[in-house]
Amino acid sequence: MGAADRRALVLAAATRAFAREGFAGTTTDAVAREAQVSQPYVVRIFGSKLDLFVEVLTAAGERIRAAFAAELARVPFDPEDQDDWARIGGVYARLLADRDHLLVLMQGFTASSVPEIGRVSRRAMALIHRDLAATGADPERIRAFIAQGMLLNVMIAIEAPQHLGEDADVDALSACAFVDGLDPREFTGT
Amino acid sequence: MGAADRRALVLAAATRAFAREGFAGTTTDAVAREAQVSQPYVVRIFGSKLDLFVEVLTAAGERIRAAFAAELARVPFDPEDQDDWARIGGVYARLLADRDHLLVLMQGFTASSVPEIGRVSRRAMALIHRDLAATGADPERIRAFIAQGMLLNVMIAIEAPQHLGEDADVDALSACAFVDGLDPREFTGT
DNA sequence: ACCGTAAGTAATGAACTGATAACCTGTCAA
DNA sequence: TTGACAGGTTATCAGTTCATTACTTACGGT
Repeated sequence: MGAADRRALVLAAATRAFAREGFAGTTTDAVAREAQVSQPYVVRIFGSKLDLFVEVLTAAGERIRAAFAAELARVPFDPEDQDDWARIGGVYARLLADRDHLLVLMQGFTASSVPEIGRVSRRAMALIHRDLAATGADPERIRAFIAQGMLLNVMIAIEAPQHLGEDADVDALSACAFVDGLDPREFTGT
Repeated sequence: MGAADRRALVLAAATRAFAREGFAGTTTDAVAREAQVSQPYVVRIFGSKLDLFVEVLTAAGERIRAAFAAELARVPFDPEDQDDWARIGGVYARLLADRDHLLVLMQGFTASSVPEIGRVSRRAMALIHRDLAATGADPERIRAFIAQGMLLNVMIAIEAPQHLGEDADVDALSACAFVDGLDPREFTGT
């Protein structure tokens, strides 16, 4: 296997590991085991754990942004059209389905006291917002859309879909948060 | 000083430390230094770092819930009245001003792969939602309100207010996210 | 004066973690 | 054949971190 392929494999493994345990909570050894390579090799490829996390976070942000951008570009987007907003919401639903990128973004947010991570987190959110704003849509509409996305991120992070039926109050919250035809059971991330 | 007072002091110090660096990223020694006690004493009071975090997280969740509950109880809340919703939004603004409890909540979310932490995170969100739902308000309205709260949490976490003027795209996002008369400059948390 | 207890600290250790250094191994061109 | 290089691994280490144990100190009651 070429070094580039192996690098991509380790990056994918790191995404899964960081999504679960966060920057501080993930060891380079955990990433190595997930990727089935040795721990020193992980460090060697990316320089340091921080460098690796920054790369994972940047890629996650870019992937999410690109998913929106692709849908916005696919057919003309009419900010006044309710159906068009539903389309974009559908993009988010599909992103939720492979939760890792969104969870990595969340992990980036809460690790933002590390300056380098904070910078990347802010940039990622800013770029997503910029693409939406470029449609000329009502800022209030954009705000509500992003806010709903952040709520869904939180619901995924706290593993609400995996714990349905355990607590009536959590179920009620889930019913409230997963709207627009979203079924929380689709996001158990087995 | 009595043990109870010292305990409260350490709890407050732990709240600050965990808010910044999260569960995995905060050492018991960092908490001890923040509280100006010895590291073993922190462990002795709370049993373990996890027990300490759970207590901090529980207290943060309860404090946020209580803040809403107090305002909801203060005068009759009319779910149809725009001004009443603005009042509750004002509660959130005041919570944002001392960011630590909200940040601890966020840290709880992203540390939810630890079962004990996940349980407390879900419970905290569920209780906040329950109190809002008990007003009989439109679920859609409640969802939008909580979602906006999560967005603001994220904006605080990524330190957007502290980095105004550095990146036009981040500024645009801040302008979009901080609405209803909120001034991001109030939340720099100096 | 003296003892018991509450409220701590100092000393220490075992395990973990990120990073470095040194080494191995298959492949391919000359 | 051999040399060189890409693509890894094993061995190792210095620093950190949670937790335990043993010790100290202040103080109120008798």
